[in-house]
Amino acid sequence: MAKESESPTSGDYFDHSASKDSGEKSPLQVPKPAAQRISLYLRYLEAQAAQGKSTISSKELGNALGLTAAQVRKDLGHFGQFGHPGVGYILTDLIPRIRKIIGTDRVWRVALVGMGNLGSALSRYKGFASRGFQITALFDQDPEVVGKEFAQGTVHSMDELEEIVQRENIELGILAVPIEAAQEVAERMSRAGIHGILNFAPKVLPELPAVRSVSVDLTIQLEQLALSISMDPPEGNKES
Amino acid sequence: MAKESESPTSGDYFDHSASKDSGEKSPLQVPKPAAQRISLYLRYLEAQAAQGKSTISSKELGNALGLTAAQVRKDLGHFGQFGHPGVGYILTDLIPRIRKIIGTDRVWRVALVGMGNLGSALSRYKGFASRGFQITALFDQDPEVVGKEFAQGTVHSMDELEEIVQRENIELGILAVPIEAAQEVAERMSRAGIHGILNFAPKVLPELPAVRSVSVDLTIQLEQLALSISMDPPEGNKES
DNA sequence: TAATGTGAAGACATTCACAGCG
DNA sequence: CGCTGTGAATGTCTTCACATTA
Repeated sequence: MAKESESPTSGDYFDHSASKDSGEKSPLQVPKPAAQRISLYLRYLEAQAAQGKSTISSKELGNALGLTAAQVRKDLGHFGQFGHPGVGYILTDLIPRIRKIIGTDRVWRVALVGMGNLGSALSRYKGFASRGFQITALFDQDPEVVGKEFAQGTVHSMDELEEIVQRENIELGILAVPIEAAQEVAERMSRAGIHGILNFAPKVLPELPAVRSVSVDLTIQLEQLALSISMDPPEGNKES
Repeated sequence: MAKESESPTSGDYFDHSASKDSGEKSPLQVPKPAAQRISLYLRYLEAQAAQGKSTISSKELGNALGLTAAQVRKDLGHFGQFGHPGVGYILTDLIPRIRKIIGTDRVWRVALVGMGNLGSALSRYKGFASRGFQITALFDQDPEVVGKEFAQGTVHSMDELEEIVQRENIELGILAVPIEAAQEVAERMSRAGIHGILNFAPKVLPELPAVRSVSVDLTIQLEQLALSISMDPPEGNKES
């Protein structure tokens, strides 16, 4: 009864093996920061491979990404044994193995909801498709926008969300709607069977059943810059 | 001689008081995670104030943001003493104090470089101006784009970067150029006197003199979703 | 020899739990 | 009495340092 908060902040690990009733398969326990870095590793490795490199050491990889060599080895170590002592990591071996871990060895189908400013720009963004994220359906609430044509097809009405998500086997959603609509749309995505939401609305989404979410909050990022400059101004200010 | 890495990963705190020669003013030492959350607090507090609330407890604030009450108190405690035992935090008092800490009690002037897809969308994004970030100048490398008109004015050629940044007292830059150009443009921004870069190119920027940078990497965010789903699939899969 | 993988140590962040205050 | 502020305890992540392997 001493606990003062009801909301347990839940899993810090990509692992919910704490569930009491079975816990049978304990499927790889990775610290969150390591999981976030693995995508960076993959991208750098791919770039190196594209340039004809065939092996890389933890030190090289670390230097390129601003990390220590030990950190790189520890991070990779959470996912398995990939390296060759005296040699380093072999790109043609490591890259597919990381892709498989992340899940980008296959295509993920994505719904984009909200075709305003940001939504339209995202629909045109090349980086998604080139890494296996296929924007499969577009949605908007505004009758003015529904029916418009984009590269990915016609903009659908929100009414069709559930049906299309299911029919098209869509697993991920990009939420690019105004803040007022964000939570409701997120809940609908969840009910429609979407398992992951990339949220651009400047709002913390509440926990939704069976859904992961990641928020990209542009203003907050600028505020981080402002804060870090405010707290520790770079030297060389004019007007001392 | 035992150290195996040259790159020391540098400051985790918004504080470089480790500089040897004086260390005179030790200007508030805040853990990075706390610094990242302070913007979230501010936004929620403002929303509550706008709804007519006048005080809030750490518990309430924590619940709204998915944090424990203790976490909220500890975080705020890093910046000062703001609360009133038995009462909570008084919004009209706390809000301006946090604004001042972050630096959003004033206007920050921002250059936006790269007026492609994403850059144009960002130039239209309302959220920046409403929180004190004023996009003051637009730049692009493409002669086709230079001269175009946007709400913030004409798109300038890259040649004018240094001059305009200085004349207009621009402190922050948004980097929305293709990956190949990112590093060079970042270096130019740094030389022009910009102190903070919000980077949208999918690349880790190297440390630049007197510049903070924050990266927003859209594909990596989607990969985080994919990874978290891959590692721990939500229950309720059809076709078990 | 050049590099990995990994326990152990250390640094850091979060949570607990309670004294103290209005 | 309710709620903050904060040391102490716990938990997590990073770094160190070295045995190990090709």
